[in-house]
Amino acid sequence: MLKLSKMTDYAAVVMARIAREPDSAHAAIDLAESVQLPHPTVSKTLKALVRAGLLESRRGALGGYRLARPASQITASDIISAIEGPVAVTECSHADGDCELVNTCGVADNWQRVSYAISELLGSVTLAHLASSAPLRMPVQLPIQAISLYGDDEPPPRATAANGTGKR
Amino acid sequence: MLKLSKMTDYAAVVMARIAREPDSAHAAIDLAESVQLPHPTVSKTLKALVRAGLLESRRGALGGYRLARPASQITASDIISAIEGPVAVTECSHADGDCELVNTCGVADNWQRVSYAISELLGSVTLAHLASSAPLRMPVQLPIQAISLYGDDEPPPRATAANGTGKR
DNA sequence: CTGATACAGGACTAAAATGGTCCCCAATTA
DNA sequence: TAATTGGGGACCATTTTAGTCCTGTATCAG
Repeated sequence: MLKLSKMTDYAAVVMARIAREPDSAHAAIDLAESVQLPHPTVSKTLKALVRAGLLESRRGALGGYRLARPASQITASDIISAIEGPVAVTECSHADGDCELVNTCGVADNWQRVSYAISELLGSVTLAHLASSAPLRMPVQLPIQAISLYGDDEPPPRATAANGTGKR
Repeated sequence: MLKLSKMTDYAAVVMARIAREPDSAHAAIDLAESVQLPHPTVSKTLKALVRAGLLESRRGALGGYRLARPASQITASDIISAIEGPVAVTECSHADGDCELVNTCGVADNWQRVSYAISELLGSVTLAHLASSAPLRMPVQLPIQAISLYGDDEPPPRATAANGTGKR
C-alpha cells in the first residue's frame, strides 16, 4: 500500500499539533494526551524527531518540545525521512543497495525518476500545510512539471505542455 | 523509506520484461531466468499479477503469461496495487481503517490529498514508460498541477508567494 | 541544595509483515 | 497419455514494527 509506518503517522500528527501552538513548549505527556496515543510511544517518536533536527527539546520543569524551525520550512519529506529514512521507492530492484542486477532489471532508471518525483512532491508539502485544518489554502508549488520524466539530454516533445488540465 | 516491497519490485521488473516482447507467451521459468530471480518467487508474483488482471495466463505446453492489455494502459499504480493493495499513504492516522481519531489528529484531510497526488503521479506512469530502456522520452502527462492541494470550494490565493517559496 | 519535572538513550518483547519455498492439483497441447 | 505449465495454498524463517520500560541527566522552583 506504499504506506507510511504508524510511527511516521504519529510523527505527522504530533508535529502538526505542535505547529498549531508554536510558541510554547509541549511536554511529551501532554502531547500524548491531546493526540490520544500512549505516552511512551509518542515519546519515542518525539526523540526521533529531535534527532532528525525537526524539533528542539528542553529538559526539566517547563521543558518540552518545540519546532526547530518554522512550520513552513518543515516538509512532509522531512518528517518521513526522520522516521523511516530517506524517501526512496526502490533501492533499485533486488539487491541490498548495490543492486548488481541493474542490467537485467531494466527499470531502475525510470523508477528512480518516479521516486524523485514523489520525493519532490513530498518536499513541497510543508508542515504548515498539514497542520492547517480543513482543505489547504496555502499556495503549494508543485515542481513536478520541472522534473518531468525526460532525460536531461532530450527535450520533451512540444505541445504537451498544455495538458494536465483534464481531470479532477 | 516509503519503499515498495521487494515483491512489488519484482513485479515491475517482470512486467517490464514481458512488455518488451508482448507478442509471445512467457513461461514463469524463462522469466525467472532472464530476470535472475528464483523461479518460485517469480511464479508467485506472476500469479498475483494475473489475479489483479494485469496479466493473462495460459496453461499447458506453449503456455505462459502475457499482458492483459497494452503496456501503455498499465500504470505503475496498477502494478503496485496488484501486490500491495491500493496506494494510500495513510489509512488515516492510527486506527485500523476506521480511524476514530480523525478529530484529534487534524491532518487526515491533507494527508489524503497528498496521497491522492502520489496516486495520480503513479497512475500517470505507464508500464510502457517503465519498460523503455534509458531515460524516458515518451510524453508523460503529470496531472499534478490540476490536482493541487486546494479545496474545491476555495480558489488558491493569489501572489501569496510569501511563504511557500523559500526552501528546497 | 534539594526535589520534582521532563527529556535521552537504549534494552527488550510481542506481534505482524515479508520473503521465500514447496507441494499437489488442473488445464492444455503434442 | 504424457509432458508442460499455471493455480492455489500451506508453510516457515527472518525481519520489521510497535510498544514498553528502565536508568541516567539536565533544568527549574523554592
